[in-house]
Amino acid sequence: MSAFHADIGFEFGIPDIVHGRAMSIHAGELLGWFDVAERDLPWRADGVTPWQILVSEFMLQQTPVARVLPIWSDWVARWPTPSATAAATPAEVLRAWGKLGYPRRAKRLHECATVIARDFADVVPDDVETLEQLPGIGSYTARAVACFAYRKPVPVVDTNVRRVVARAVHGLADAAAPSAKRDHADVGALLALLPKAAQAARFSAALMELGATVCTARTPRCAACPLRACAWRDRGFPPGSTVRRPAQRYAGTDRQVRGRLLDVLRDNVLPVTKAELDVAWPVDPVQRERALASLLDDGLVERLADDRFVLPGQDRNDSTASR
DNA sequence: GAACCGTGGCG
DNA sequence: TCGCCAAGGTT
Repeated sequence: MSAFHADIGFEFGIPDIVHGRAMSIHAGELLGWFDVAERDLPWRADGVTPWQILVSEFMLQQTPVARVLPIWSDWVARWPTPSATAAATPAEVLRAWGKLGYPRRAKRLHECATVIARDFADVVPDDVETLEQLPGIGSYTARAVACFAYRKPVPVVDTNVRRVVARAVHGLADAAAPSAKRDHADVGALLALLPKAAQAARFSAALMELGATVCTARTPRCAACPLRACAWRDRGFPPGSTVRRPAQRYAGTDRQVRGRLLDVLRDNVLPVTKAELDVAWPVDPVQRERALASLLDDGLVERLADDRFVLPGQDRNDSTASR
């Protein structure tokens, strides 16, 4: 722990009913570690706006930091504000998103920009309640924006926080499956014990960072952990349940087919024919049609009057022929 | 609560 | 190799 934080006496604790003790996470230890171990991520730099932080949170949903870095930098340079984003077409947004995954996130980000530009004078709201009403923003993202963009002392519960609390506080290898009910309880417990000072927001960031870089899911680096107290270690690192949920396959799923179809549309500036889409998934026409129908339904693809296909809002004129 | 929604890297 | 996992949200 650094000298700067040595006098911080507050602790973050959650009553452990099962084991009849109240383990806690020492804020001073955690913050002292964060002072030296914090990653130098571009969306944490001075001068980054709340909107740009919001963009990073959209991109980081279910997506590793390393893959977000280059996309985010190009994105915020091109569209630095909500109104600039809203002025782009969905097609442009989907191309910039590229293969970051879950293209619905890109579409929701565009919708979110539109609402903020139109209804909030181009200013990202700073309170959780309002943020949660925006497209693509749920409990986590709302709290992350309030905390990281506006330094509000609100708990942020993500997969990292769930895992750190499960281990250090409850002595379990893994967190229970995410649930709105449990998360609400966690938020309540966190809020009651969150540091009240300006350090509160930083504490939330540090807790997430610990889960992301030290208390990781697969091979935790316990030797590098700053926490002196850990219920999981005290119990001898008991393994998690061997009964895992069914593996989330990808190969052969509708999601893969959707990905292939969107790939074709992203790569073609001109409208594509049905035949050009068909070759992207030739083996199973039934699945291909189902995937295409769902993309149309999601507003991620548009069918033109001549039965060719484009990304939504894409210029449908053949630029090679003024004819 | 469960299912669904992309993609790629790592152990 | 291949299952697991990554700063979730919506239906």
